[in-house]
Amino acid sequence: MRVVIAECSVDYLGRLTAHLPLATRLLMVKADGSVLVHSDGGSYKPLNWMSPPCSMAEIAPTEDETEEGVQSVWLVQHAKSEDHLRIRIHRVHHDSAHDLGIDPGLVKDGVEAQLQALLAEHIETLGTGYSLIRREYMTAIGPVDIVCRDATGMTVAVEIKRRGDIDGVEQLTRYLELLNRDPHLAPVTGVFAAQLIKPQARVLAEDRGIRCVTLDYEALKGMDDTESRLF
Amino acid sequence: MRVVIAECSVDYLGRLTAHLPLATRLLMVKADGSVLVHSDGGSYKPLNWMSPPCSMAEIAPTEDETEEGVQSVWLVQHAKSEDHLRIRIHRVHHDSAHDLGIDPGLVKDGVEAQLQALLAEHIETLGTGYSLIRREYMTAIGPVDIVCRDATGMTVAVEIKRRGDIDGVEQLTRYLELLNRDPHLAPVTGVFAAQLIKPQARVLAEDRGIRCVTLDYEALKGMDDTESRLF
DNA sequence: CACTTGATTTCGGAG
DNA sequence: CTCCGAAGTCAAGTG
Repeated sequence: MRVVIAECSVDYLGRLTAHLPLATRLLMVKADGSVLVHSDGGSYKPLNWMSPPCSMAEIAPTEDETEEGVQSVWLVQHAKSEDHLRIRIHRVHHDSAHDLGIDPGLVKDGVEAQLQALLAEHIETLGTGYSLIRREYMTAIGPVDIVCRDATGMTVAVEIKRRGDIDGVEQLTRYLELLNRDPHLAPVTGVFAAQLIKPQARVLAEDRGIRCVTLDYEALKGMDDTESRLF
Repeated sequence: MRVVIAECSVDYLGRLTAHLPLATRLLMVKADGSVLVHSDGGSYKPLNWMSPPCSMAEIAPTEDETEEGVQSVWLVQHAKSEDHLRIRIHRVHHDSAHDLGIDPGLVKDGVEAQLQALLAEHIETLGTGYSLIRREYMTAIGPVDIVCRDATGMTVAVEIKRRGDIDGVEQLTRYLELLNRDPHLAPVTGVFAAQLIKPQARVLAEDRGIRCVTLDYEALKGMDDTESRLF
């Protein structure tokens, strides 16, 4: 990886046209040729960039550019389209290269898939006497996260989200409508389970007779740990 | 902005739990306290990060951490939540700070402007025999994007949008009403051209006798490139 | 202010 | 391979 701090102006020509006036910025050139232009603020998103696959060439400035004080020009060309980035460098404050090697990558925890696995393992969290029928219960319109049975033997469809929003309720509603057409399953009730349920989603769900359950990821994981420690 | 290249491991605790094993990475500390952890690949998205508002503190490693070879620990705490990032630094390869100043920010050239230029250059996209009269045809209620003539000599007013919505149809309708009052131009027909036309807008437009044309930006640009290569 | 929508979205998984 | 949905999405516009 090459890291450059330089006074530069940037032009992007591709899906849109964008321009960055002359200012001091950080330029990051990654091993795959991709380039990131960062300012000293904002979010994690660069002001401008070129995604791989692409290649970077350092070319001589034109006469006009030289007159404007351009020292060097970086031309970053996308490999599979006409998209390109033209970085005009006026002054370099820092320039260094470093060998970082391949990154082992991020290990994520607590995403929807894990919530589903944990809830499936501890389905009694939804109430005493609940038993799991199936995870990822396939239907014509997609898989229902969890299908289980309550203490009375009634079928329950569970939709799991990290953040419970309106569209999650709509999704569960569609599943319920479909499942209730199946005489073997009907009547099927719904549970909307999420780490955080938005008030609007809760109102909509309860209005449709769907029970809302807030999932405590840490607690579920704790139950998991306790259980595994017993064996 | 501070730029550090270091062997480090990273743990994020917040909306989710994430871990980065020990490896050499670039750490960027921005003026607002936000921190970005980049590897030498991937896209513009960092492996891990903390968004502002947040604060960074360099603390002493615990005894256990020292034994594992941790030289220093960065604790990045989000100001408005419990989210935090813990960066354990094992070895520093590079560490430098730079004053970048406030960035003037990105100037985006609207896609609409480019679509207009491309369509004006390739007005025959609307049909055989079409010829351009004028771009940005001024009227009392604003400029009409494109005014042209079809094969039969009839005047055609074109409204161009990136996303064709109801209000774009309304706008074109107002122009058409005005232009049709001019005996030199009348009768004037309308074309609503957009990269994506919303169904509601299409229904409204066609109900008013306005033709809808979906613009293929890539194709138009391709025509442009082919043509310029011929000269 | 919250809500909605687009993004040079990116990223991952399933078919 | 493409298609589809989630994201610590972010960011801008709108009511």
